[in-house]
Amino acid sequence: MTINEFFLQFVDFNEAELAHLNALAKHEQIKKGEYLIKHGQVCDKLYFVTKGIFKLGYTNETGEEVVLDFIFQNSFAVDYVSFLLQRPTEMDIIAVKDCQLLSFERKSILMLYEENIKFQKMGRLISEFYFIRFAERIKENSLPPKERYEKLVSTSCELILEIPQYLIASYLGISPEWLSKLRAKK
Amino acid sequence: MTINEFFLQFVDFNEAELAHLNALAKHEQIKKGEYLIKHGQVCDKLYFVTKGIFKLGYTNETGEEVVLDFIFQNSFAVDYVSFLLQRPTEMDIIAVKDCQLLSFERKSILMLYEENIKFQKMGRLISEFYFIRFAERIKENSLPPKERYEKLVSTSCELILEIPQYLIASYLGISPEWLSKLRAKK
DNA sequence: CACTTTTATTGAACTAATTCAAGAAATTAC
DNA sequence: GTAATTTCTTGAATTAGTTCAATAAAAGTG
Repeated sequence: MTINEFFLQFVDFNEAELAHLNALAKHEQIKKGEYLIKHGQVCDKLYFVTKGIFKLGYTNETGEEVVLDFIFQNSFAVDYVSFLLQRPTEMDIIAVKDCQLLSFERKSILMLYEENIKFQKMGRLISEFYFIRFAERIKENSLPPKERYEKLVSTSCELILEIPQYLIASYLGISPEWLSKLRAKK
Repeated sequence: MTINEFFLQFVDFNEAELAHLNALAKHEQIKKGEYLIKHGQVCDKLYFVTKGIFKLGYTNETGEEVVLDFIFQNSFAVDYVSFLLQRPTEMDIIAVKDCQLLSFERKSILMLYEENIKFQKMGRLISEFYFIRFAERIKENSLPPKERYEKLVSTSCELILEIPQYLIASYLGISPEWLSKLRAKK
């Protein structure tokens, strides 16, 4: 999927509008293990992941990493709360594999919103997209770990298979050893 | 808190605008145990709870009730995903105590948005408010049950004390017996 | 390719949490 | 105010999940 195809899912942009969007995008690369976002910083860019996987999470008081989400290619990498409210994020976003990105400055996006109501609509639809995703996540969290695991594997992009099991265990809120045993029982 | 005070937290409305909002509100009452929203229906009203508590959740395949959220007075009762996208909700919203509400028709709200940019702004801010709440919820879900319980009690309105423990246990994803034992250890 | 490092599995001992059953406490109904 | 119902607690037996340690497997490096 190209980024244009991605945008066209939301709004019926014409070629000039797509060109305008593309002109704002800056290509970036980032290697496995590097930080895209570090807690404490304010998100002033919206990233579109064209290749790779990120993990979003935090480090708790006892020093262990808690993974809250995986971000696959063809979706946005951002702490949207921090981006919207321009307050420091509590999250880290770290590359799980080598990644390629398009970055959009927040200011450019805000200007787009003023310029053309179709961009405004895109912004709203992206917000709603995230909103729905969060609502689903809250529901999924109520399921037992085994079911959550099966749902995760069946509904995610195939790249899920390239994520180390111990990160998936963290996402599920169980120990890597237990995930290994759950997978064996089958 | 009155509903006007509530709205003024978000946008600096003048008296005429507040009067306009108030004119759209319809008073409703609902008794303990009754449904405000039933799964399968499309949310076409936004409710503001002026008194009481609701639970939001669903019934799983094994027939047990899963509570995903409590809705206290001075906040909105709605499945916002269903309301936004006009698709059937999977959730039930049920009164935990006798409740009083103000209801706003979705169509009236959409008309307000067109009429005056301040209402539009209110809509955006309410969405963002929910968004932030969901993001916090996802983070809280990653904490162990005991901490989640303590956080729930310390950050909720005092009405939390009037909710039966077995519903709180469901919200926390643990059995009522175990919650009872956790509370005893202290 | 051999070496190092990272990731995954397995088992044993332990802790967290559930289920079931019984009784106590609190609410509701008449 | 007493009976009926709902909610809460406690304990014993069981299951789910953790921790730690050891080993195996896989992936990255020169």
